[in-house]
Amino acid sequence: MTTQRTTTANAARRSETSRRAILTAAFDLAGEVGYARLSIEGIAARAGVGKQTIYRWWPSKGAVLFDAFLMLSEGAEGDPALPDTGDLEADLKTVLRATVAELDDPRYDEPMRALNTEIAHDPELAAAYAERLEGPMRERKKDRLRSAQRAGQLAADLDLDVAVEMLWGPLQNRWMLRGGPLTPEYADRVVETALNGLRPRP
Amino acid sequence: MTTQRTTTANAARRSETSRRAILTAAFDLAGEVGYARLSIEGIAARAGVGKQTIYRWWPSKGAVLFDAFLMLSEGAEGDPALPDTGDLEADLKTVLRATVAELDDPRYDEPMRALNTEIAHDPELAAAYAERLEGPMRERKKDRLRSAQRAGQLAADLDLDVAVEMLWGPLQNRWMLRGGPLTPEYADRVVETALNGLRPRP
Amino acid sequence: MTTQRTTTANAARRSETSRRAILTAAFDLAGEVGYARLSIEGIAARAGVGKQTIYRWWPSKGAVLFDAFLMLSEGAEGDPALPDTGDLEADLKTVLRATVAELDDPRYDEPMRALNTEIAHDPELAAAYAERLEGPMRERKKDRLRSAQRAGQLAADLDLDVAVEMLWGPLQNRWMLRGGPLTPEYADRVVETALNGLRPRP
Amino acid sequence: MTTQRTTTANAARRSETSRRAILTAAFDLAGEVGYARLSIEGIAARAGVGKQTIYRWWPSKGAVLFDAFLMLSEGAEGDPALPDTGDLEADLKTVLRATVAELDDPRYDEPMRALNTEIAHDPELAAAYAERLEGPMRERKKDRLRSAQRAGQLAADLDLDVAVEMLWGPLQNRWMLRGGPLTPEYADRVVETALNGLRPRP
DNA sequence: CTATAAGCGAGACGGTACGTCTCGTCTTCAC
DNA sequence: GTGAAGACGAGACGTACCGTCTCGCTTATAG
Repeated sequence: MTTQRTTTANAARRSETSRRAILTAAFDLAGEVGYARLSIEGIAARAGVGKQTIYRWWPSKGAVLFDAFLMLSEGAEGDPALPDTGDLEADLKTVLRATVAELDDPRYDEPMRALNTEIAHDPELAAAYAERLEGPMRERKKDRLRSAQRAGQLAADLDLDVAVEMLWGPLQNRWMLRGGPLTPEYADRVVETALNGLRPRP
Repeated sequence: MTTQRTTTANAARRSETSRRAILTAAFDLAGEVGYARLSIEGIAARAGVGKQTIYRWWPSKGAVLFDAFLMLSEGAEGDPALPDTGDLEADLKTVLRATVAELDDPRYDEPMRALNTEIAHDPELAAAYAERLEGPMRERKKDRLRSAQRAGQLAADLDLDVAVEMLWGPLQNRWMLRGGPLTPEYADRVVETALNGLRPRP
Repeated sequence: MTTQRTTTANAARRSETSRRAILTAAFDLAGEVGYARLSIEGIAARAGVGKQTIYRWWPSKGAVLFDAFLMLSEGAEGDPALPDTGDLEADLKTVLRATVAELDDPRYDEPMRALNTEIAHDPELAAAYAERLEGPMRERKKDRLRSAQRAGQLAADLDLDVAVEMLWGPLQNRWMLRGGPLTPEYADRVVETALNGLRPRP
Repeated sequence: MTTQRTTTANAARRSETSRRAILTAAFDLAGEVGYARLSIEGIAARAGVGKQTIYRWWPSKGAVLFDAFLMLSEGAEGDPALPDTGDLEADLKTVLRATVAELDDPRYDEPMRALNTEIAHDPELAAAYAERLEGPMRERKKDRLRSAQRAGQLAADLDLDVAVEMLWGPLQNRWMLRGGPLTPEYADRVVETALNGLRPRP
């Protein structure tokens, strides 16, 4: 599953207990010691697991972290749709404010930085991320935009991918590079500016 | 200056030769071996310098890399203004296409990833980056937008920081996380969408 | 065994190949580069071994050197008795001349100086030396003296430890501190003087 | 003077204050931190002196230590003769007991170990030691023995150098290699055994 | 209902790099 | 023009992890 190598490893005999312990330890350690000090040795020790058990099933530290996020996201819910009250601007503000809150949460900040760092340096991992985590989330965002588009609230020829990136990109950037205060007000401002565009409206 | 620690180190006696050799080696190695294999030991060896000379003047690998970029940016020019032909959309497309080209340049891709990674995990470095590199660039971008704003081409109440982030954020994100193809066409699309906004124009 | 620390290190899994390579390298390097330039790093490199493998099993450079001598002494023989022809003076001269020759042998001189230096600065090592190397040798010397004592060739109330030290101490001292020429003739002179004493014999 | 290299250094301008500070610091540090941690760097810092001032005047750490002992021995007295009460045995016991006491003194133990170690590994230093420190002391010892020899208390054909080494060698050895308890009683035993010899006296 | 082969915890191994310390040389500046 | 101050290239220190490799133990089919 997920990111394991295609060895002869007999997945049937795999210990589910160890797998969960490893993923939990990886996520927790990323939060506690930060990306730089996150090590396979440390994960194995925390999980009470032999190092080989990690190396057997994951090709890299980043892959472990990725699976840790995957476990969390699957454990959560069935990828629910974004709110759709009919008021696009309000809905987007709600969602972006939630994004801001999550990025601000100390429990998620460091692990997410760690994952993003690994993705930035590992194209394979980036592909897996795009397919398994970012893709589904993006699809839900586009669903909401499509609904608005059908209602005539968005330009008919709008490229939804560009639209999504214009809404979430600024937040992601401020967060990752600490390029400025990441507040709910900022989220509101981004939504308003993106919807209206930079040009004056008549 | 820049990022050195405020120790008792006597900067007056500092070897400029070694400093330049270290920064050049750091930048080059980041490009050659990638972020993960970039080591102080390697930089020192490549620069023909003792490790202590690096540790004496920089607090971290990221600070060296930061100064390497700083040297490059200072060596370049006097921070020239963005093109201003009067046609905002065309000017922005020119500049964003240049940004795409730079991010695509293998000589800069890896070192910039390395620097961005360090920034993401080091708030002090992020502050220095914001002040010394990102700040001046952003100011030039805002200058161009302000000029357009005066000409009535941009909304009078536009938050220029949000505008800048809405234009460059999507590019930065696609690049860093490999979230999609980073093409000149994409740059154009971002400019158009940002200028017009997501909502239909009458 | 020998001088290893009493950590949780699992001696059962210890690599005998590495152990021998380390001890051989330590002894050889001590002879080649001298005590001052003998380094754990160098021993590890020469032995084709990771530094940690040395640090895991020995507490100090001196302990490695000690075990190197131990390996040699055990590899040699079963600690044979000193010659006993019935002529004590001749036998002692034979043995002390052999000692002189050994101390003069360039293959052993430097390593032995290195070991002696470590012993001089490390009481624990000194205790191990006294028990494992010096002790057995001294016992054989005392055996020979005891035999002579029984034959009435030595004073009945002689303190054998003092006797041994009076015979070998002068040699050891001349050698270690280069306090004078260390020749077979000197060995003879020491034996004669020790046997007869400083006082005139009637 | 003493052990300096034969450079063009202008000894006339030499700072006597610095010289004394360095020698004092060297001796004290040898006693405080032990031989292994004794460093030129540390001596310079303790003496409030630039490292170059040490390197300018002494060829090695051992040479500094040697001069420190030289300063002490010269500062002491005019190399007084050993006691000569007419009772050789009693006089020797007195002197050897004093030697034992000195070797036992924690103020001298470590510095002397350090000096002896340097001598053991540096033939030039050993020669200087033999000439400037050990030589004069040995001459006084031989003077006392010669006096006894003239009085018929020692064998007429006695080799005085061998005699000295047989008396002091065992002490030096026990001390340096911690080969056994170094007590006044031991000193007495050595004197008695050396005087009478190992063979039975009629 | 064994036996056998895999996964497992543990951890030793050859390595690389860390950040610190000291070496011995060289340069700058105050006296 | 000496001497303190200390930067420099060099390289060893002892530690932390890397990724690989056994070692016994357990466990879950497959004969």
